[in-house]
Amino acid sequence: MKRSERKYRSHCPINFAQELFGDKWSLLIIRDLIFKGKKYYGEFLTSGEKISTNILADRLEKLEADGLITKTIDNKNNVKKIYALTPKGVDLLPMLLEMIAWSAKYDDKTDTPAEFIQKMEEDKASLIRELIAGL
Amino acid sequence: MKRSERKYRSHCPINFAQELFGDKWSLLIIRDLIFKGKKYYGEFLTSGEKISTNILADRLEKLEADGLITKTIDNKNNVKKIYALTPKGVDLLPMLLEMIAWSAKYDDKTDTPAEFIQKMEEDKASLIRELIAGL
DNA sequence: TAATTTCACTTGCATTATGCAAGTAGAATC
DNA sequence: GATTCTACTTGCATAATGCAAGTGAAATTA
Repeated sequence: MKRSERKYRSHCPINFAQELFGDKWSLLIIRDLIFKGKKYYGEFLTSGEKISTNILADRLEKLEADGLITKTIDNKNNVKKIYALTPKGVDLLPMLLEMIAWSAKYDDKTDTPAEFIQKMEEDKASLIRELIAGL
Repeated sequence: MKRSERKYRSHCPINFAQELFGDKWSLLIIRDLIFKGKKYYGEFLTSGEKISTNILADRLEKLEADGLITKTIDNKNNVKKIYALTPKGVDLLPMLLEMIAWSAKYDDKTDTPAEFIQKMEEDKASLIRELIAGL
């Protein structure tokens, strides 16, 4: 589906976001790209939540069609493809940080280290800059 | 399902959030509660995205089970139920604002008024305070 | 007081999405 | 020439969603 043809249920901003990544997998792929430095198809398959291969292929295609990620050929190995975030994808970082803060607060078994939350509270802007620099 | 019995695919904070409201409808209900002052079952049915009755009933139950909303009887009319956000639900506001800002930036047909984004950029904290005061 | 309306769901059934296991195609390596 | 690696695709079972209609209890109207 071409972007220009995409139809939305509404242009409410919450709905717009949910239509692009409001499923159980898309944001986990974004997470792997931003926070875990993953970039290959095979790497996304190894994440703890165990996405299945057909769903991964489908989501990568949708994320690319919606302009959140790009797919290019790896120079070092013509058989491998590199997935990377576009600026539109990177711009999800502030939202993701708030999501992380919320989950860390309400999930008593959260994986989020306390230092990360502390850093966010102390200076969110520089944390975002650091994370972007790491991409 | 009791909260204590709930099993998560992982305790990654992004995944935790997605398991609680990572579907096409849950956040729209939260939106209606926070931004549109809705509180009755019938009101949620009138939203532009046209949620169906069985899905609405299911999501209200799940959101209540996960501690994001409460369900009480309306004093003025014993036949009506009032749905309201818990503090845990209200705490989603910062994340929702970032989501709104992102969608407003990338959806050229966004419903979000420019003044809202401007207000957010100028003083996010007081915007959040105002919105909470309005609940 | 009997019938109608209001409200909050529930049910049945068709369609769509997801999950799992296995298979494939092309390039690189052995 | 055969095996391996990588990125998928396919088939099929199960689960989630969408749509229309129905239900039951309380309140309102006739």
